[in-house]
Amino acid sequence: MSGTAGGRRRARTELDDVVAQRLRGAGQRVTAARTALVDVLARAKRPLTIPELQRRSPGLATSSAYRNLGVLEEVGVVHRIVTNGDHARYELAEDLTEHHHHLICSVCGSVSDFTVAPKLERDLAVALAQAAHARDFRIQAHRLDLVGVCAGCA
Amino acid sequence: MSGTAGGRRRARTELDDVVAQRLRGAGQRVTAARTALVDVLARAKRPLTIPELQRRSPGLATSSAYRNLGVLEEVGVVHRIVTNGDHARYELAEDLTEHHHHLICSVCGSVSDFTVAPKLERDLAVALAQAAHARDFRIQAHRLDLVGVCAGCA
DNA sequence: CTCAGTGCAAAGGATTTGCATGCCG
DNA sequence: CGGCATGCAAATCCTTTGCACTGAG
Repeated sequence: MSGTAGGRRRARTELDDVVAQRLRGAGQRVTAARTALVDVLARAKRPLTIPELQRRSPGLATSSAYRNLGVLEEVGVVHRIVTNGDHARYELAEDLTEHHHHLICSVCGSVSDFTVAPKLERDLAVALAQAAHARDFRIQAHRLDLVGVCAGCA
Repeated sequence: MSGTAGGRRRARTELDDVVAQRLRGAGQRVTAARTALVDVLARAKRPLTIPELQRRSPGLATSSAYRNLGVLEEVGVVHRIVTNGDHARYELAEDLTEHHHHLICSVCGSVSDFTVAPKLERDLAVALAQAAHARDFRIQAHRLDLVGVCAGCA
């Protein structure tokens, strides 16, 4: 899964470039609203809800936010996370950032990112691949989240 | 098909006993509907949605289903899982069954259970504890899910 | 120029809540 | 018996959709 140079996040312009490429590749247009959403997500170091995204994207209608995030998800640029029955949260797709996991606060619902050692991640991948294979399940992704109480809510 | 992984589940009567204990301990009543819900969940080897639960619980009103599952969750008897924006799914709390993980089909939305080797599970717990500690995060539980396409949808 | 994207408002659908009645304790 | 659980129906809340208009290509 390399393909991108190890570890770091892409520069903003390069990111917009890749996003534009994926949008056009799927027959979708590159609009200001979409680029803005991607940039806001790239700037945030945590998944954001639609209200949060709107607060950081001046004059973006709710329906457009949902529609654009839907398109961006379809072309593999963003990923949608549903923790509770509340607002869903959005983050950039993993191949645009780096493989990471989530710390989910059960009190305030906030989500922050963290990573684990590469070796453990590899062992995990192997074990998961075996479990999946034994059940004729084709893996698309794995998700490892931690549920608990964040520092702010303790 | 979805083999119940490994070990065994508590006897039905013992389960009802523990559940009754937790309900009373929280000042909640033990009713037929609640016991029925728990028994249905214990019988199923995968998380069920409210409609599925109702189909297996004669004459249970939707609102009562939601309310009771809410209570059962508060008391630590059941656990709620939200995969999409669709119906949430419910399963017995982990300490009433055994630690396991989920195979989530991105096509039909079904969920089935699986487990990984104890050693890997331990290594994982250690790594997660470290990551959490570094961020002043108090762990309540961890969740390891696999997203992909199930045998039926391939 | 043309068709997709956008905003506004109304529709959808899962979950929640108010109220009158029945049952647990 | 008293209070909580239950059913039914109405209310909520997040998300989706219809429609007329603006802008990307």
